Amino acid sequence: MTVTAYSFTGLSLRIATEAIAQTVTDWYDTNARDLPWRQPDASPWSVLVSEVMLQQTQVSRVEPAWHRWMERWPTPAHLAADPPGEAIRAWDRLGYPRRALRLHACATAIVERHDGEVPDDVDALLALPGIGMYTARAVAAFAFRQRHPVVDTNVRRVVARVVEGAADGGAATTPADLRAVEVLLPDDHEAAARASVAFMELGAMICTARAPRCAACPLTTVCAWRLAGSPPADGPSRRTQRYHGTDRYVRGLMMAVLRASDEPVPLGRLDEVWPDAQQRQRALDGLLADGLVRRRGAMVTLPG
DNA sequence: TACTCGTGGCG
DNA sequence: TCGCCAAGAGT
Repeated sequence: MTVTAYSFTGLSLRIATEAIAQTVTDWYDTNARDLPWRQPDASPWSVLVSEVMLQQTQVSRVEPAWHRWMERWPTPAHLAADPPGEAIRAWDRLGYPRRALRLHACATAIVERHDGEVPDDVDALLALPGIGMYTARAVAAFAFRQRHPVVDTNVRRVVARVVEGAADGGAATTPADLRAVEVLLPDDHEAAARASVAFMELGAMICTARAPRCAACPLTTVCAWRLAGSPPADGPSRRTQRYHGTDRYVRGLMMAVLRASDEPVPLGRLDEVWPDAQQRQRALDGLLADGLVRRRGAMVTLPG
């Protein structure tokens, strides 16, 4: 049975899509990873922190950092009471340290606007620093058990393959992606929240980008991409991202120096990280503009 | 829209 | 080995 085979009426399409969500949820119930932010007693704040850390960073690297973070800053008020530089330092090597700065600003905004409680509606979440279309819905669904399409790269890929028969999700088109996922969600809010995390888990563990484990997939007999013979992606391959030697790389070197020091660092220390003076200047200017670094005369520090 | 923004795991 | 990719957000 395929979705398309049932799509000659709206009613039967509805039945087929609900079967997909139920199948994936059943799979999730026995195959999901035991991640701490998925525990029933995980606080909304701890869920929010996990979602920000997981933006472009793998679970294996996030988990230890998340434990340390939650022990030190169990509520938004705890984080807001410390300087943003401490958040950047604790972020360690998770990457994209602007996320740490925004998470600190997010905690401050939660204290100021929401009396220290993580808001439970998508619009209020969207208004917080560092919380975008994905994270707002993820927090609403996973922390507050609401029914929202939660569309990350995993879900986009699963839907592209199972429903559309494509190898990948192609370019992100947020409104269309939200609609495509919305029709797959059960009406019940708790069931929808479970289906949302189940779709993500399937994309992360089975329906992966490079070597999908279709033999272990609960949707293998239904998947449009599989039934079409798993054709390769047709669009242009995405531009390859290099890293070593880029401005981003030099920024990373400078941030590592600052994280390692409890005291202001002489500018000369940053000159030692990379030979190209022009590139160093660009990197430092960028860090200053982002607010990740403060300059006081010939010294630089993390923001106090 | 397309680009920038870290760091590391993995096939 | 090395290029792809990773629970995106902001501009």
